[in-house]
This record gives sequence, structure tokens and C-alpha cells, in this order.
Amino acid sequence: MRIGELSRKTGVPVPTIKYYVREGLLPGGELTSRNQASYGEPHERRLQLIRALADVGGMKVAEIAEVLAAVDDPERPLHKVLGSAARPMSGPDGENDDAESAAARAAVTDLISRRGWRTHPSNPAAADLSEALAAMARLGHGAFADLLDTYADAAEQVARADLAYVDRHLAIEEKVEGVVIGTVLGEAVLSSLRRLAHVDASARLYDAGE
Amino acid sequence: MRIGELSRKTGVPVPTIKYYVREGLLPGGELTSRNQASYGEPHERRLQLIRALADVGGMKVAEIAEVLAAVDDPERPLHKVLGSAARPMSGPDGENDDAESAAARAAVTDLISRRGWRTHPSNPAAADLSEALAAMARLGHGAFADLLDTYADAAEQVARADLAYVDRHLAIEEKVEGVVIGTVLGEAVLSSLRRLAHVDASARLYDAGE
DNA sequence: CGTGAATGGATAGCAGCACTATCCGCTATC
DNA sequence: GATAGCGGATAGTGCTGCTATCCATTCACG
Repeated sequence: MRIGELSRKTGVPVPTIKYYVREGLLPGGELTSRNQASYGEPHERRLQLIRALADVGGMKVAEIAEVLAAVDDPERPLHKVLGSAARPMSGPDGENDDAESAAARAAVTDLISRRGWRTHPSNPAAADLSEALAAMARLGHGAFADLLDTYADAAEQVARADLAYVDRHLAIEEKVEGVVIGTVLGEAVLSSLRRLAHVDASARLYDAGE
Repeated sequence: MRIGELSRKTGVPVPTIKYYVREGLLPGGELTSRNQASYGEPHERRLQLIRALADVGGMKVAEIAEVLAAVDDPERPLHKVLGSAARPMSGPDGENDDAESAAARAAVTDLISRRGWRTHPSNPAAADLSEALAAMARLGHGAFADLLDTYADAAEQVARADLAYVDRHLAIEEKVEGVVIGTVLGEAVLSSLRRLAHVDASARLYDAGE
């Protein structure tokens, strides 16, 4: 398959495919002559993955490159991949050193130990969580922290289902990629569902009879 | 308070504040003379909110402007605000008409009616959900749909807690803003927690003794 | 064998976004 | 009366994710 056909099958324009190859997201085709290369089904699948991570997961091209490099490297352990994978939406990593940030970090450390989670507060996700809670506090919604356990229950529930899925459905060599897909696309799924549930709950509370 | 002090208190540079005023995110200060204006505490709070929606929620300036306009307009009903609020990360709204998208849309419609959710499949969140599921299917993870009910349970749980919080803690005139904050920042909280839980679940499964 | 479309590879350009810098005429403050 | 800060306007910047153009092939077709 040449690049034109790959483009037609995936809907990705030819120049964009070239761009992805340049950026290291996609391996180039196998050269059959000086200016002819042939692409296979793995390229097609990889392109689908790239589009999913970019369009659905909102990841930047550089982030995708990093994650895919980790996926392709069998040496890299699962959690390292995850660490680089799953932060499509965290803000600029400014060192906030105000009172709210400190309190939020303490709350997160406490939450992690309270739930016995085998993760360290240095995890980037923990930093994101702290920032979100600090922002809440700054807006006068410190009481939102009361919901943390409900949120954590839901998160655990989903994470268990996710890992069970990976464990049950995927062969070992598919697992790393499966975890990336599950983490990134699963986040989009959960967010959408939450917004739908939000609308439903809101309708039940306020528009009692609509 | 003049603009310099507002800048110092919030950490937002003066030119950026001016930019937000130009873009309609922030009302200008009250003019006390031709080139002096005074800002109050509402401006300070609004700036915090803008930074939270941008940095934590990952929303674009134009989206924030839209949401804040809705918050400021007491006419606009709750669900309209939510509709425009809560989509910080959905991709380009391309009309995907392939088999996977159609199947995913059907699955979403089915899910909504199965759970009795009082929302319509035309909701943008439903479209996002369909796209995410379609992307999964394209990557050979159609079986992920088996987890949908687990995900939906978690989403419902969180949404109920969220709405109860708004209902219990906030006066009526704070509710709209509270829902926006809860929807956007709550999403960041839930995502972070899911990633932490993911790491924990993964550690339990694979690094059995670390 | 000739011709036109497609290809790989390289470089340059573009649109959108979120600021940021500069300038002007004025004003508050010391 | 000097100097720092201000409101308002306009122009410029850095980054991102493509997109356009060019060139020297090369393949597919008549």
C-alpha cells in the first residue's frame, strides 16, 4: 500500500501523514525504490491510534510521540508509560506556593494514605489533583473536599474495571497499548458520561416535571 | 483597587488582565477619571475563576467568555449554561459517517434509554461519548463497551454527589456558577483520581510485591 | 517509449491562539 | 514638577498543527 491509499483509508491527508512521520509518531514506509515506499496494516492502525489520542484524548503531537515511543519500547515499565501518557489537560506546571496549594497538597497526600493507594504524591496526577482542589478553595469551594471520597470510590471502581478488562481481553504484548488506550479514551468516556449524568441529575432536581 | 494591585493579588500580569477585559471575560473597572479605573473584589474573584477554567479545566478563552456570559445572564437556564460549559476537550466536530460511528451512536442512545436518563442523544456530551466509543471500536476494542455500565454507575454516583453539594451549600444566586465550577473543575478532579487509582490498581495486579 | 499522475524528501508558509510589547496622552503621588 | 502608573489602542511574538510548494524520480498506462 502506498501513501495515497493509506490516506484514503484513514481520512488523514497525505501531507499530514508525512508530518507525523517527521515527528516520529509513525514509522516511515518500507522503501521499495528511491521514491516509493510501502505501508502496511500496522501503519493504518497506528494512524487510527494517533487520531484517537489527538482528537478524542486532546493530546498534543509531542505528547503522543512520547507515549508511542514508550509503547514501542518493551523495556519501559507500564507505569512509566502511564506517567507520560495520561495528562492531556494539566495546565502550566507553575510552582504555586500559596496557602491553598499547600493545603491541597496535604489533603491529597492524606487521601492517598487513607485509601492505601500504592502511589506516591509525586505522581503528576496527584499534582493535578492538588491544583484542582486549590483552585476550588480559592473560589470559596473548600467544602468540595467533602466529596473527595465519593469521587475516589467512583475512580477506584472504574480503574478496577479498566484493569480487569486489560487483563482479561489482551495478550501480553497488547497490554501496554491497551492501557494507554484505556487511560486516554476511557477518560473521555467517563467525562462524557459524567456530563450526561449531570444533566439527568439536574433535571431530576430542578425541572421536576419536564 | 487599581489594576496593578489586582495584578499583584491574582498573579495575572497587567497586560493579560487588559486582554481579558477586551475579550469580555472580565468587566472593566469603574472609571474614576479619564484614565483611572477602580476594581473591586468581584473582579478578583472573577479572575480566579478565569484562571481556574483556563489552567485546570483547559478551556479556551472564547469558551470561557461564552460560559461567563451565560453565568452573568440570569435568564439563561441551568442546562443551557452546562451545554456550553462542559466541553473543554472534544475534538473537531467532524461528521463521521462510518460504520463505527453509527454503531457507537446507537449504543449511546440505547444506554441513555436503558438508564432512564433525562437527556437527549443530541446533547454534545453524547456526541463526544459516541466518538470515543467509535475510536475504541476502530482500534479493535469494541468489547470496551461492556464496561459502559460500570462507567455509567460511577458517573451517576459522582453527578449525584455534585448536585447534592450545589443544592446544599449554595444560595440560589450562586448555583449557576457553582454548577460551572463543579462541572469543569470536578472533571479535572475525577480524571486525576482515576489516574491515581489506575496506578494503584496496576501496582496491585502486576508489581504484586513492590 | 512517452506522458502524466503520484511519490519521498525537504523547506517554507499559514492560521489560530493566548498572550506580550509598545506607544500615547493623561493623572495621581511624592 | 518629576516620575511612576494608568486606560486604551495597535502591533508583534512564540507555539502548535498542519498545509503548500518544489524537486527529482518512478510508476502506471496507452
